[in-house]
Amino acid sequence: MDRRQKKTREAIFSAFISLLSKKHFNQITVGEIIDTANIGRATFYAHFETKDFLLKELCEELFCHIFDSTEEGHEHHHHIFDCDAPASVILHLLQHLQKNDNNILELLSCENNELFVRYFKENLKALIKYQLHLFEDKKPPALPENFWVNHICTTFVETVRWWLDNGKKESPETLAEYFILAI
Amino acid sequence: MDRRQKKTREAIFSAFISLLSKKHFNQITVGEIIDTANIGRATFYAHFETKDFLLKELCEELFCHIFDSTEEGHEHHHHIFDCDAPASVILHLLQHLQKNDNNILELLSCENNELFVRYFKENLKALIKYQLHLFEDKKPPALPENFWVNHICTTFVETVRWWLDNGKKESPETLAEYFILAI
DNA sequence: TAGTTACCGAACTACTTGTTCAATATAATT
DNA sequence: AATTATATTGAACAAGTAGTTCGGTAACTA
Repeated sequence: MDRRQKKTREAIFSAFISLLSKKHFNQITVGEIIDTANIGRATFYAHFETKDFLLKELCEELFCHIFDSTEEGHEHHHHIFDCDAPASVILHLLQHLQKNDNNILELLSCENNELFVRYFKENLKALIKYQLHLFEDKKPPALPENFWVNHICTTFVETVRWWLDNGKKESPETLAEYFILAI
Repeated sequence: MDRRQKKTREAIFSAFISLLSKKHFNQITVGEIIDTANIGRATFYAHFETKDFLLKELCEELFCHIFDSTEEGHEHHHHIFDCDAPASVILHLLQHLQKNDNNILELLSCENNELFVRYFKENLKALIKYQLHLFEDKKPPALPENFWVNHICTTFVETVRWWLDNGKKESPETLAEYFILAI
């Protein structure tokens, strides 16, 4: 990709993330993004059809990054954790979130768009399905599998939200424990 | 309240609900609400400051209705249920939701505003806190209470969402059972 | 160096929001 | 029934935003 394109694209993402951490998605105008990113109006529209597409592509990039590195990290770090414990994957994910690359945490907070949470859940669901055997011993037999997968994902996301809303006081280890106790 | 005001207010709510069931909150314009409700532009703004306030008041009205009647219903119908079982209150709530007054279910679906879900959760949280003793035997002692309350609320809301997304096939009784098994 | 591609920014159309106001219709009061 | 108060109406308005167009400039590529 052309260096100019990459530069512009990153400037837009960066401006957008910065604005998202300050105000709600709906209240952000294209004009603000343009000013913050220091680019021309036509340039923005050359990159993204609308503000919604910008959000969509941002989500894809961020989640691709965090979930890819979770997969990968799991391969590399599995000597630290017990691979048969559900806490392993979860803890890894929480540690990633704590690093808070690209302010992903702010984006997940309830002040921001539910679209973001939806993307997160979709990615998480794929991961959980893949690792479902780790949670098997916790599953009440009467529950349908897709209910169960949905419940695990949802509980994870809401655990993170609770953590954020309460000032991120707990360590990833404590949080992972809460999560495991809850499901 | 003046008969004309009431009529207008209800026409607006009705139009708004109808539109919400078709498209996302953000994509609904005041103009559409006006046209659907068959009222004058100035009239709309005489009733609601903005579209956001309209949503807020709609939420308040709907949830006030459903949660009040849950409290009340619980008093009247407690001869049917075992009052010490968590399923009692939950089942009652689910039965109310199934009646789907005012299309409350569509409004809770993920296509629609997260603000709506937030309102729902707030009301639910108050109810759960009040009935917390019903869930005491399920609570892992290590979990903080506010985490626990949040988890119960969230699980309820997401159970309903799962039900909606999967075509509302299960009876309220089955769903209540899933809920109890999950938490 | 020549040719391609991206960026710029001003100007423009179209749409939405929220306000104002004078005319009209409906409800409440006596 | 007549009077007074209040709600509704719809058109017109200003302000803001979205998304497009286009001629000119800067940066990359072969």
